Amino acid sequence: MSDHAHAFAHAPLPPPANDAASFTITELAQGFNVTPRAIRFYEDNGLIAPERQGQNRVYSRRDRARLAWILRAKNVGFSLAEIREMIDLYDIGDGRVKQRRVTLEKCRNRILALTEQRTDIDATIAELQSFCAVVETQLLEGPH
Amino acid sequence: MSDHAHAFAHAPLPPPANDAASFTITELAQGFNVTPRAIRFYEDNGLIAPERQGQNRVYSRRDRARLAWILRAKNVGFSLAEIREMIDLYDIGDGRVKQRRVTLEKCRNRILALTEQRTDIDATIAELQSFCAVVETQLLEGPH
DNA sequence: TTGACAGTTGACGTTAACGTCAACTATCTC
DNA sequence: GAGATAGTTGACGTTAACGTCAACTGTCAA
Repeated sequence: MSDHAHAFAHAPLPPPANDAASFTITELAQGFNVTPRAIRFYEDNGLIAPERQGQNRVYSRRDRARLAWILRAKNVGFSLAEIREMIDLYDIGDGRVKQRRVTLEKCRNRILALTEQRTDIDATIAELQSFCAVVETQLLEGPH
Repeated sequence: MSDHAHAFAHAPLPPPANDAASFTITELAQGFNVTPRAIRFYEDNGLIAPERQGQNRVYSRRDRARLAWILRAKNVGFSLAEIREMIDLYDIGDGRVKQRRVTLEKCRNRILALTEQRTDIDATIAELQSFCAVVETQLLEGPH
C-alpha cells in the first residue's frame, strides 16, 4: 500500500497528555501529529482563531479541544468547508426559526450519512478480517 | 452546509435492483449515482476492466459488484491508489511468504485504522444528536 | 552582537479525483 | 442519408488540502 497509506494513517487522537494552559503551534502540531502549516491553514479557513502574543499564536485548551474536534471530523470524511459550516452551526443560538429548521435538517442528514458510513466500515472490516484469515492459513501451511 | 455537502452525500449503495447479465456504463453510473466519467477514470487507474463489444464497454455482474466494492471503500476513506493496492492484494494467491507477511500487516493496520474511524464516527454521531436535541427544544419553545 | 531557534507571512507548487469540452464513431430511426 | 442518441478517446481545467521555499521578525544564550 506504499506510502500513500500514510494519507490514511491519521492522528491517533487521544488529546495530548499535556495539561498546560496554553500551547505553541508546534506543541499542538506534534501532539496531534499534523504540521504547523496545516494548523495555520485551518486558521486561514476560519476553523480556529487562537490568541496572539505579538505575532505568535497562543492556543488555549479550548483551542486544543477544537483542533481535536476538527481532526476527528476530518477523519470521518468531512471537508474543511463542511467542518467550518458545522462550527458555524454550533455558534448560532440566535438564529431565526427557519434557520433552525434548516440546521436541524442538515444535522439529521449528516447523521444519516454517518450511519451509512458506519455500515460500510463494518462491512469493510469484516472483509479484511476474513481475508486476513486466509492469508494466515497460507502462512501456517508454510512456503510452497 | 451549501452544496459542498453533496460531496459527502455518497451513493446509497444497495446494488441496483437490476438483475440483467450485463450493463452499459450509463446504467451502472445511474445505478450507483456516479458519472460515467468517474467509472472510466477508475478503469484508467486499473480498478475495473470491463469487456468490450467493439469500442463500447460491457460490464458483467462481477464488474458491478466490484464497482460497489470500490465505492464502498471510497466512502470509507480509501484513496483510489489504496483501493487499487487492496485489489492487487486480493489477487495475490501465489506471493512468497515474506510478501504474505507484508500483506497481513497491511491488512491489520487497515483494520486498526478503520476501527479507530468507527470510534470517531460514533462520537460525531453522538455529538450531532445532542446538538439536534438542543435545536429541537429551541423550536418547541417557539420563535422569540 | 551574533548565531541559533521558533515562529510568521506570502507566493507558488503539487496531488487526487474527477469535470468539461472537442472531435469522432457506431446504431437506430425516420 | 440525416439526425438523434449513446458511446469513445484525448486534452485541458478545477478544487481541496496542504507542502515547500523564501524572506523576515523576535528571543534568548554565549
